[in-house]
This record gives sequence, C-alpha cells and structure tokens, in this order.
Amino acid sequence: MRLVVARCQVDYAGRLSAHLPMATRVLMLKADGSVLVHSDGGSYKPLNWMSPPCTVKEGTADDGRAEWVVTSKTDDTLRILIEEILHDTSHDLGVDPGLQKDGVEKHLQELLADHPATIADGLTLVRREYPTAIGPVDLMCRDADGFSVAVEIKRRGEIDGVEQLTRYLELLNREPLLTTKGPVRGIFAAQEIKPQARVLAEDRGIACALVDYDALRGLDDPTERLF
Amino acid sequence: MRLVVARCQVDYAGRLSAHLPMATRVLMLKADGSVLVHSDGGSYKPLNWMSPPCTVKEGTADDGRAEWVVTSKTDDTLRILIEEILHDTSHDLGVDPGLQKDGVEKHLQELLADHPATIADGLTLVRREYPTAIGPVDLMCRDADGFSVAVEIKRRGEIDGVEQLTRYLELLNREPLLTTKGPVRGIFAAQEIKPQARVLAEDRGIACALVDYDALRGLDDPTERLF
DNA sequence: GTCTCGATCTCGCTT
DNA sequence: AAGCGAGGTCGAGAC
Repeated sequence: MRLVVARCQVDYAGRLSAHLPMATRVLMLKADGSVLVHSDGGSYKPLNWMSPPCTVKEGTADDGRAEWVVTSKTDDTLRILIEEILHDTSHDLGVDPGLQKDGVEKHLQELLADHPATIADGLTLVRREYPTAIGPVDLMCRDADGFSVAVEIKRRGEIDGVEQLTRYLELLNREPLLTTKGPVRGIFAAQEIKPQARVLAEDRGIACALVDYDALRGLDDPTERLF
Repeated sequence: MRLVVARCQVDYAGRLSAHLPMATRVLMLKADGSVLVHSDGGSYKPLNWMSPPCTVKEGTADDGRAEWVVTSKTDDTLRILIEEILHDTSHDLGVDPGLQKDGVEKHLQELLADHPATIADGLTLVRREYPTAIGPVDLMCRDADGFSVAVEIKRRGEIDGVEQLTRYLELLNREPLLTTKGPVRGIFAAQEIKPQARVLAEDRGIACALVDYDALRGLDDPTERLF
C-alpha cells in the first residue's frame, strides 16, 4: 500500500469518460495495482479509481511532468498527471482477515422463518426459499384457515418488492396444490415500508407487515449472537 | 485529511453489525469527520467506514489501548481499537473542483432523442421526458403508422426497467390523445439487455432495441465532445 | 425536506 | 464464468 498526496489532474476513459481538474488529492495505490483518487470529502467512494486487475506505469508527459498511467485488461485507462508530490510513503499491511457481517436481509429472513406468527397471527412456515420459475419466494406459509401465504421480505419495502411479490403470486396461483382453499395471499414484510409501495400493495390486494428487527432478535437465544 | 496506518480492530454497529479482527490497515480521516478503513485489496469500497455527518472521539479503552469512537446522528457507531500506530500524517487538500462525466444514460437519451429512427425505422420524436403521474417516460415517439410509442432507455437493460416501462404503458393507455390509432407501443432500448428482461418484455408485448453508443456518437458532430 | 433512479456501482451467491 | 439480487448502497435531480 502506497499513500501519495499530490497536486494532480486525472482523466479516466473506459465505460465512460471522466475528468478531474488539477488539485491536491490523496492517491491510494494498493498492492494489487488498483488506484483510488480521494478528496477531502464525499463519502467512501473515490472521485476516480481503477479496479483490479490493473497495472500502473510511471512515465513522463510531453512537458516533462510525471504521468502515471493505469490500465486494466479491458482497455480502461486512468491517466494521472502529477504537478507536485507532497507526500509519498509505502506500507506493508499483510493480508486482511476480512469482514464479518450480521443483520442483513438474510438474517431477517431466518428470524421470520423461526417466528412466522410475528408477521400475522396464526401463520406457520411451510418452507423458506420456495421455488418458482422466476425465482424463490422468501417464505411460503399457511394461515389458520389453511390458505397459502407467500411472504416477501425486505429491509426497506419499496415499489420493486411489491412488483416482485406480484409476479410470484401470479405464478403461485397457477399451482393447484397451493390454491385448494382459495387464492394464495401475499404479505409484504419489511422494517420500513415506503408510502408508494404501500399504496401499490393495497391496490394489488397484498397485505403489509412492519417487522421489528430488535424485538425479533430478542426472541432468539442471545447466546447465538455472532460475536 | 489525516492518513493513519495502524494495527487495529474495528466494530461497526448500526443498520447491521460488522467486525474486523485485529490487523494492519489504513485509516483515512476526512475533514468532515468521516472515516474510511482500507485494506490492501478489494476495490474502492472500504472494509468499513462512517459516512458524514459524524464525529470522531479519541479515547482510551479499559485496558489502556487507544480507542477511536466515530458516531453519526443516527446512532451508528464505529469503534476502532488501536494496538499500534505505524504512520500518522495530516494534509491540507483544499476544496476539490469536482468530477466531470460523459457517457452516462443521460447522454444516451440525448443521442437517441436526436436519432429516434435508430431505435426503430420510421420513429419520430414527440418529446423527451414525457410526464406521467408516476414519473416521466424517457422518450415519447410516433411510428410511421401514427401509433404512439413509449421508449424506456437504460444503459443495462434489466427486469426493473421492463417493470418501469410496463407501469408507464398502463397509464399512457388511459390517455385518449395517445391511443387514437390504437394502444401505445413500448420499446425497451438499452446497450445491453439481460435475458430475463428480454423474456419479460416479450411476455408484455414490449419490443427490445439494442443501442450502439459508439455508432450514435459517430452520427453527432465530433466537435461537440466534452474534452 | 422527501422521493426516485442511475452507477466505471460493489459484493456475494447461484447456476 | 455469467447472471441476478442486495446494499450501512452513494449521489444527483425533481418535486
């Protein structure tokens, strides 16, 4: 890992063209050849970058200034024209052990699979990831009256999720095994449901269920937590 | 901008929980208080981070080791436990003039608006960003037979885009002015169309059109290019 | 402010 | 390897 602070101008040509005027920035050169150009703001996304695999060639422009050219296999190029280097250090970081995550949609699905009644009273699980021709339904359940219930789970419930569940319901309602009692019901379960998504769901006869993630976690054995 | 290389352990708690075991990493502390934790690999995304607005508090853990705690307004916290600092420098970067881009979907739309016949023979433009209740249609056109044609443009055509166009068509077909000759036709135009999107489009009676961006650029005056 | 949609998205998993 | 869905998405533009 090499860290460089320099006055530089950056031009990218690849899937699009992008240009950064001359200014002082941080250049992060990673061991795999990738380069990140960061400024003192924005969020974690660099102003410009080149993803690995790629190679850096340090050369000289026509006017004698230093120019680094980063090229990828796919002919993308990042040209860094350097006017002045203010800082330049290299560091051996070793291999990173990597990130452990907990709490994304998959986990939400696991928790709801264990406690389906929190979605709607009397709901019992038939199976998770119930397969259809266009992809698996998150939870297939049955309600107290014996109706089949397809549950789509999202962290944030938006219009796309309702569309997805609608497509599933269309297919599921063609399966005689699921519709013995009547049409398959749909429930859209999310930690947060956007107004437009709620309107669309109601329009399609789909129920909405707000999920309380913290309460669900509380139902589980606390010793099962990751760290 | 402060650059720190340190042996550290990082824990994030917010919308999810994430943990990084002790290892040597680069910590980038930006002027707005945001923090990025980078390793010597991956692409531009940090292993862990805190987005602004947030504040860093440098303190000491129970065992005497340094601990930096980064907190956001929304109660997200990033704890960095530091075992050893290998490098620590600060730099004044000033304000960045920012990035200029060229070649994104907007340009594709501009080019296709100028040359609608490249989407389908005989197509003429009625207007760009034709408004509907749920958002604007990219291009509203008319074909040689006088039928209205709604065009949705994507760089990469996926299933969401077909859904979007379907919703538009549903609304447009309620407008008598557009349906004098018959129902509004839909065309899904993209540089690349995923198989599932193509199948869904066909199922909905929506035509697909592959767009050749470079050929379109060639139709335009080359002196108009940005850089 | 909120909401919507694109992205050199990135990342991870499945086929 | 390619496709597809999710993201602590981020970011820009519209309303």
